[in-house]
Amino acid sequence: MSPRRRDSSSTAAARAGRRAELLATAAEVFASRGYAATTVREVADAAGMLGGSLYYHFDSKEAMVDEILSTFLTDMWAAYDRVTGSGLGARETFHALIAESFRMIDRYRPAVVIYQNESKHLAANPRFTYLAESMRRFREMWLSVLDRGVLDGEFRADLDTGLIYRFIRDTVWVAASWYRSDGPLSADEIARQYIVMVLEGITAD
Amino acid sequence: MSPRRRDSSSTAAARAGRRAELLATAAEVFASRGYAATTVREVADAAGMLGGSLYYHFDSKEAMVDEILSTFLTDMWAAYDRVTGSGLGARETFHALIAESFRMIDRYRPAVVIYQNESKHLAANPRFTYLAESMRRFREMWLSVLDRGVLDGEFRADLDTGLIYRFIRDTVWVAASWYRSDGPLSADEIARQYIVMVLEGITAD
Amino acid sequence: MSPRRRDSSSTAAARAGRRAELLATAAEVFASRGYAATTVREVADAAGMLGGSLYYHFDSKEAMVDEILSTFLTDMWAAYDRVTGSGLGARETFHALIAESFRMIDRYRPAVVIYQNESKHLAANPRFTYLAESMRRFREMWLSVLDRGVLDGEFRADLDTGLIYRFIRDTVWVAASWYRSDGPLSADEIARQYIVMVLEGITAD
Amino acid sequence: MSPRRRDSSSTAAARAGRRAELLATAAEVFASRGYAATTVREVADAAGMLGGSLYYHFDSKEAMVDEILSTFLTDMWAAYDRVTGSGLGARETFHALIAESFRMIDRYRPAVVIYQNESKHLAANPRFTYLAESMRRFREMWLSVLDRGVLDGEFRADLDTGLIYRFIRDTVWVAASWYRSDGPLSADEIARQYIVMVLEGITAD
DNA sequence: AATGAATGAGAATTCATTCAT
DNA sequence: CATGAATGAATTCTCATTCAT
Repeated sequence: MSPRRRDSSSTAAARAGRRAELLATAAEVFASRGYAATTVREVADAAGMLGGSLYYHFDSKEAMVDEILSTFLTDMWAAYDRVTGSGLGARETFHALIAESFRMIDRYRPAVVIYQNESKHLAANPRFTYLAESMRRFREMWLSVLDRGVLDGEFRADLDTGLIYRFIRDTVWVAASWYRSDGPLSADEIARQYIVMVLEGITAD
Repeated sequence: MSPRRRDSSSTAAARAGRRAELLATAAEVFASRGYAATTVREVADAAGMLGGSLYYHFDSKEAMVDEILSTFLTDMWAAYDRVTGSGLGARETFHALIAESFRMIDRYRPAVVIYQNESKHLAANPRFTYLAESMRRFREMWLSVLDRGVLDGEFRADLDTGLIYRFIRDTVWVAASWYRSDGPLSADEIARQYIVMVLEGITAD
Repeated sequence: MSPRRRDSSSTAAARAGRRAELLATAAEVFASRGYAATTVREVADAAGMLGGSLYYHFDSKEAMVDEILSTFLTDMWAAYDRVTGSGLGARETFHALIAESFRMIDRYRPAVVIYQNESKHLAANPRFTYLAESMRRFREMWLSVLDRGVLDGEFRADLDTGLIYRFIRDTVWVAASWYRSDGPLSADEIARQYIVMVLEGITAD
Repeated sequence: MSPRRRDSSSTAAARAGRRAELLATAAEVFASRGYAATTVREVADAAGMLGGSLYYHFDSKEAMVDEILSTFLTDMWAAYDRVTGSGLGARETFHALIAESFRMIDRYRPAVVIYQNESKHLAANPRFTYLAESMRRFREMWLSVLDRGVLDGEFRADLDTGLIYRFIRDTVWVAASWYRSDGPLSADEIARQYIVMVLEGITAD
């Protein structure tokens, strides 16, 4: 039961563990109530401590979202970079990126929800310039995949790639708002159907 | 108050006009900053008056979003009902509903943004039960269209209609967050390409 | 009884008056309890309002001291500049500067107390760089008077002017901590005796 | 450290030493930041430990200033009593008291700074009644010296002794705020010039 | 002796709302 | 209709203090 057993309670690992635990709790609350509407007290309640106690671990409410989002984005870009760096064709890259995205939703669901709901507002804050930067890279990455696909004749040329990009951008993360890892559909299955839908459409032959 | 004589109808009209004006301003601000994060003072600033003065026109901040959202939803359901009541086939109904939705975005952009970003949180409040009700109807409406389409052989049967429904629900309003009525693509053109994408996919033949 | 009678309550003058009133109250409290140890609530209590209400008038506790100190310093430097610009000899300048200083104590007693007790700590804050600047000017002004006096043979040459300067700097404002305008000694009489003491000493001939 | 047997006397001494060390650090920090504005954490940082650890050594933050001030005052009064009890004339007593004061500044600089800046506020606290008592004795001592000097014809009779007393009270400790034991002027030299200034003034013959 | 993690009271500040004018 | 001034509850954050290890 005791959450610290294996690694001695005084190690840096235990400390990082506690931090991660608290961030997971905070992410959950921010995701469900909205960042601005969530009070520090609510996060603390969820973590089983008093409001002020959180400040032993974090400098501010802002510092919490910051760490939640940057941890997620760092991991996400590592995954995306692995894909785009592996020399696949446009269609395969498309497949792989979507699959990675759903894997991210699986692993970082609350962070993804926060990312989706709050980035626009947070990005105004100098502390979160990396959000704008991440959006820029995301756009570049997808446009490059789409353009290459059109050039190679794999994707239709009669649609505005800018529009397709926006469509993908806006839809790739939305599953985070309803996905449950213990639901009837696995992340991989959702990804598969999503890919079919976007690539082939929902019309019967 | 005191010097309103004769033309009481045009006075009431002017009053309603002012109200609508203020709501439009408020919607704009709520949409761009987020409802919870927007202060009454910010709305008042944007309307060129002092914070307290808004309370001559509205009972509360909540009353403002309420009116913004219910006005939008009333109009939206009138349009949807017109479509679903006109005896079209599944594919045509799909077409018409999507087209209506993009017309709504064109007419009520800020309200749509607020609806999308805040309804989940607002719905907890008894005052906004109509939001949950609207979501329920929306689900029913789309599932009925999709199921009928699968039955009629117009839509693929190998995809989970629940998943398709969610996909549509989550994507139909997102254009509101970037759509500009003076942008390069008209609402109708965006709707057309969106329909193509969802029905036929982005793969070249 | 009503504090606003003569000037209509809606004028800018009345507004500035209220502001000045509140600052006078705040200065009194800061001076007697110490800035850091004073709570905003204490200031508000003394002003007969609730803590939050002060924020209608001022941005922050810091903004209050800021205005208190800068108002005082602006006036003080106007007076000092008048003296140093009037071409008096060293001894007369000395007289006049001391007299002005005691007049300042008479007019701005709480501000002077705050200035004396808190400037060193406040000066670290970028908002209060003008405090350091004021100290620098004060030093320059006095050293120039003292050096000139020594050169002219009016002041003794066997004392370190740097030390005399510090001595004056540290003593000129201290009367603020015990001075009462309704006490037995007037500001002018205190100034006179202070000047005698510093110029001639306390030894009998 | 852990197996401390036998030499319990040197252990107690070591303990007292550590205590004194910590108090010296605390005094330094209180003096430079102001008591109220200093956090326990800042003191602990300066001492190279964590905030909570200080509570092994001291009961409270208050207990720290208390010990700092009372240690200083005890020593100061021992020195003053030695002077006043040695049957000197008024002028010599004056000399000796001033010289002792500067020796105190040399030895207890941070404590003197705290004494000067904080006693008025601390004195309100029952724990620090000895501060008010010390001020009373100080006043009595100086007034007695000054009155005797006027009576003996050594000090001028045309100045208010109450004013002279205040002047001395307010000036005698101020050097503490800028004095550095490694500066160009020794404590004795500063005392000498101070005495000349106060006794003979700064006017050239 | 010292650490790490908390507590809990209270600080500054924010903000929806009220209301006399 | 709108202003200006206030209220009061809630919010973020701070900090002296405690205590098990």
